[in-house]
Amino acid sequence: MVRTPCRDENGRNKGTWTPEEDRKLAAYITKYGSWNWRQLPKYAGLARCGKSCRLRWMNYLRPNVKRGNYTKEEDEIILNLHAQLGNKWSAIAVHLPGRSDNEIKNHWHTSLKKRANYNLSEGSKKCNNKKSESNITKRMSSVENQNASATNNNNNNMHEHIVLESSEWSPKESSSEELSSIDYQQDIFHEEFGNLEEITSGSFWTEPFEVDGKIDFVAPSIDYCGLVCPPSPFMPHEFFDFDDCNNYW
DNA sequence: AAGGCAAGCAACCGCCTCTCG
DNA sequence: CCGAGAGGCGGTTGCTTGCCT
Repeated sequence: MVRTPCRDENGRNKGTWTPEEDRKLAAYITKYGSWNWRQLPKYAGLARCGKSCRLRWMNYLRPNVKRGNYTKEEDEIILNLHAQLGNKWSAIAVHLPGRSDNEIKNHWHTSLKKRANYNLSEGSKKCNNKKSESNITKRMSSVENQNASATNNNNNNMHEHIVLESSEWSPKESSSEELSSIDYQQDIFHEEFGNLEEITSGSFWTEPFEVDGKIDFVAPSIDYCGLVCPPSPFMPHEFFDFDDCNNYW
């Protein structure tokens, strides 16, 4: 199911992400956001290319990401949107909070494509049911509203706003499914990261970065939380409320 | 029990678009 | 306007797993 870890010609890791890599990436983005995907792995202490980091974050580590267990409703939305938009996975993903374009694409290829083909052939026998179509549209707009309110909530939290590009970070009170995804996210942080003390203490963030097999001594400064502050004009130290650091976790 | 095969899915690749100097 | 760099997207690959023979 997963690619085995290996290295490319530049010595960068490829294949499966290890729990350690996940931990580093999530900790870094949670703190600083994705200010520059290509530079990020260097400062996060990851021997990965930026694109790989982005993909991993967007599809797996991002908060509130839902995995598996597609509801009938979601399937219908995907089928309907695909009929309208074609293979515009990112556009379809906009209508399904918590689902990534990659996951939707996979789900389409593995199960919905067959259903779509079946429906197509069935459709030639029966006329389209406009009633059911309007039901789907209604459901879609309700999902979109949820999404929009989530986005509004995002604006109320600086950290959340930084971390997410277009997404559904803020916890929504909600269905058991959404709760389970939040649980999943918390699991990631608790199982992989432990508590803040564990992350920020010890040598984890103070060890010199090893990039492409070389130690990078121009590593950026360590912030009050023990994370590595990116040398970005967009991310000045004073941008963050470090006093709030522990509260955030 | 063992080998073959298909399904599922994480991740890679390469192209396109956007932004900025 | 143009070129370079970065982000985003869709197609594809390849590994694992589970089922079937």
